[in-house]
Amino acid sequence: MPKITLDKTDRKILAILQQDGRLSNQDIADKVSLSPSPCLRRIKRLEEAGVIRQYVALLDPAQIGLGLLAYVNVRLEKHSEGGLASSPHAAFAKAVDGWPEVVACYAMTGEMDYLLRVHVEDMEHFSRFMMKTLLTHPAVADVKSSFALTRIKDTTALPLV
Amino acid sequence: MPKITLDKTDRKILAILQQDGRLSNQDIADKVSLSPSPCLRRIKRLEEAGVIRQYVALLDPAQIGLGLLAYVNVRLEKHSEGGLASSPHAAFAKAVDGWPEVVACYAMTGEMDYLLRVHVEDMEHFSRFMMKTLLTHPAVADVKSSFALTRIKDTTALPLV
DNA sequence: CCTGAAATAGATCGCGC
DNA sequence: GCGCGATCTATTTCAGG
Repeated sequence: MPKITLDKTDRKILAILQQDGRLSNQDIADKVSLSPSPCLRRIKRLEEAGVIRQYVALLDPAQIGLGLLAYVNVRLEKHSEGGLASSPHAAFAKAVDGWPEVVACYAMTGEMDYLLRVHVEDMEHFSRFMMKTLLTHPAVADVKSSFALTRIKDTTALPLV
Repeated sequence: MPKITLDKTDRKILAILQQDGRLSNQDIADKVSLSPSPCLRRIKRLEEAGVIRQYVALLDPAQIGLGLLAYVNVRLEKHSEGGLASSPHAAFAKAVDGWPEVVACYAMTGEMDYLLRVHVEDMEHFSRFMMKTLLTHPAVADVKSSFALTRIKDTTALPLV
């Protein structure tokens, strides 16, 4: 992934696309005071350099029946019984990938190893996910869950430095 | 926001748009075995009902110089000195909205009141954000920070129930 | 709720500046 | 790098089944 330098116009384009990924090239060109061709060239360059990773539609969790958002801290077993090759961390990462209710998972500093963001319908589904999936995984030693009460802010738009 | 029922085709369309929000209506129509007109009607309906909240471009944090991701737990002062009207929670929520490095903030169950997701350039910037912004806020009583070591998974695509 | 055709708008690329 | 203009492809609307 080649590194790239961004000028003011690039950053303006990125800010716009972070708010509305479906704007036409012409509209973007207008907003940054450029004609369509150079604007499109810049966008393509940003896509090819990987600055723009993906275009997506964001859904409303409530509207598709996902009424409960949980953050789950996970600590794994310390000892790697099968040596490094079959480390519990690699196995856990692979398992997480296959759990659709887990939308994000980061290895973290601190006393817990991982932080998971989990979307489910309700507490009953969460309970089932814990019992049948997370706590059943052999690498998991300990978990601590918190539940979202109110969304103050949640955006995919990164600050442009 | 009206509630809505989704059939199998709607869910298929949503799954597709969660992966690629820029697919042309024709391509989507092909994938769900529909002709362009009814496909477009369904998409419009999903947009108007608020199931699709927004289309956005996702950027690579590393490529725009954001090398550090932190999760910060925040606890606020208990006593509301100005009564309910000027509750520290309302003031804190408003402040959070104005901090661009905080991309997400939820009020949570448990001993900490809020969980913040914070993108910054490096530890120096994080330190500055803590000293000059977060810890300076009068409502903040206590904070605990953890830092992301590895991204195992991070997607905006919600599971379709 | 679908198909298909017609009108409108946008993306894309070569070339001159 | 930018902008113009020609071409091609997609979106959008509206007839009718």
